Amino acid sequence: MSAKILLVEDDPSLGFVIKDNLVLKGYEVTLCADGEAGEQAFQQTPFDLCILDVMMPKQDGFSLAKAIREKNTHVPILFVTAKSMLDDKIAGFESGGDDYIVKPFSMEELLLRIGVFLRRSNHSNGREEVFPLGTFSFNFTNYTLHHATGPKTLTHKEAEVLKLLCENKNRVLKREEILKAVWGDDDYFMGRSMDVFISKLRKYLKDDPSVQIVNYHGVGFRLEVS
Amino acid sequence: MSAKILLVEDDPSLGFVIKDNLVLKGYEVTLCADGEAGEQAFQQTPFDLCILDVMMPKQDGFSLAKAIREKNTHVPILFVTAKSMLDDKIAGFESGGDDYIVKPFSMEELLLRIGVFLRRSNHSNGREEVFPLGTFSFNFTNYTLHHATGPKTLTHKEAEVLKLLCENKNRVLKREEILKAVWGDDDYFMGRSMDVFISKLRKYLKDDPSVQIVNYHGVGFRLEVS
DNA sequence: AATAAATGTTAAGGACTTGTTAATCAGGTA
DNA sequence: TACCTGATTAACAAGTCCTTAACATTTATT
Repeated sequence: MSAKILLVEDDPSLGFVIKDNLVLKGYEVTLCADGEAGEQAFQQTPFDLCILDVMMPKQDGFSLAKAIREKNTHVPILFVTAKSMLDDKIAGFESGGDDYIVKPFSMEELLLRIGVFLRRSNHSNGREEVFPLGTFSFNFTNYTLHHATGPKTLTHKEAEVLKLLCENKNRVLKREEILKAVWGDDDYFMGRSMDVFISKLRKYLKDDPSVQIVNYHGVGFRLEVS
Repeated sequence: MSAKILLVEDDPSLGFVIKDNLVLKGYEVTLCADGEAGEQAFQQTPFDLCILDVMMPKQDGFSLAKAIREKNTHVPILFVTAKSMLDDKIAGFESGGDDYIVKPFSMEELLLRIGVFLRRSNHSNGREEVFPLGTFSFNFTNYTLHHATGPKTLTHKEAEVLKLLCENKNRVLKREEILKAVWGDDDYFMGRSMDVFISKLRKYLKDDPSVQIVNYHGVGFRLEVS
């Protein structure tokens, strides 16, 4: 189940950009152009997180926050504020477990904050990525591969490769695809490096013969789970 | 465990009335007659809520609030103010987490505000923010780490980092996430600083091997409690 | 079958990250 | 001023992981 986010931003173009990015990441986003609309939206649906622009016509972000707090004391609020805003005023509002982010900010930065927030408030929204894998279970979030014989912690790259294979279970992945996705580029040595990783993963997975990483000569690999 | 309230009020009769009423409701109240005494009291004991009269001899409520904020950015402050007070000035200080109440007020009204405050500030029903941690118990509100071998008082940053780890127990926190959340930014030196803090926290927690801060090379840390 | 090319596997090398302690710096206080 | 506390920076030790190399094996092509 994806997290519901209320986004209140009066600048239409910025609002759409943010919304699109969040939707792309799997969040359910309601975009409102001003505080009043935001308040109304909040009355109707419960949200897991609110992102409020501080400076808006009609009703600013702080008053909206106050209105939201009257309905719900727990929902985390992330204020979007201009650089010129006084630290003092922000600090005051931040205290309730809320946070703020200063314009201009990168999407990456915003996503990071959202992640921390949602994980904190309600960890059903922490969205661990877990892949079943025969008698194994692969938790990408924690880089762990669980099995009856005990858990094994993978390295970053190992986990990246295995995740890609899991996402394309029973499909042939071209060598080039894996390299582009995990290494970012494709040359001879990276290819050899990848072969080393495939070898390692096979070793980790050897306890369940129904899980196989099969090579397609000259093409790539395929994770087969029978 | 009842909430501790610091009450600073220069009018003795009013002060006693309020105190008695609050004690009756089960709060632990420390009454001080002026700002200086209030500040001293705050240095010695951690409080969950401060009720400050704005107009006082020696040091007014605002300066006291400032002094308190320097020690503790979280504790909610409720200002008691006369009707004649300019809305403006109050609004400036009201900064978000805090609130004010106008003289004369009913006891009922005051109790209502206190209830709202305590519920909001520690988001578990007027309780302090306490995290169980194996045989340890970490009280973020007053920065203490309790253990059979005795309590240890943490510094501000130590507490912030440990809190973040607790909030994300058994989950990998990216270095970047911790840095953004606690340091506000992410560069090489802050990263090294964080490593120093992790090292310190591990030392504090070493008496219980079931509590571990585990490094995920190149990624971040995870607080594991088994 | 012979050869070339691709892949499998293991181990060593080196870049980089992290752990830890101590020195330094900043800022508040007596 | 000197002193204290806490955070940062420095310095070095230790550890981890990715790459590369080296060699074995398999597959494709002739």
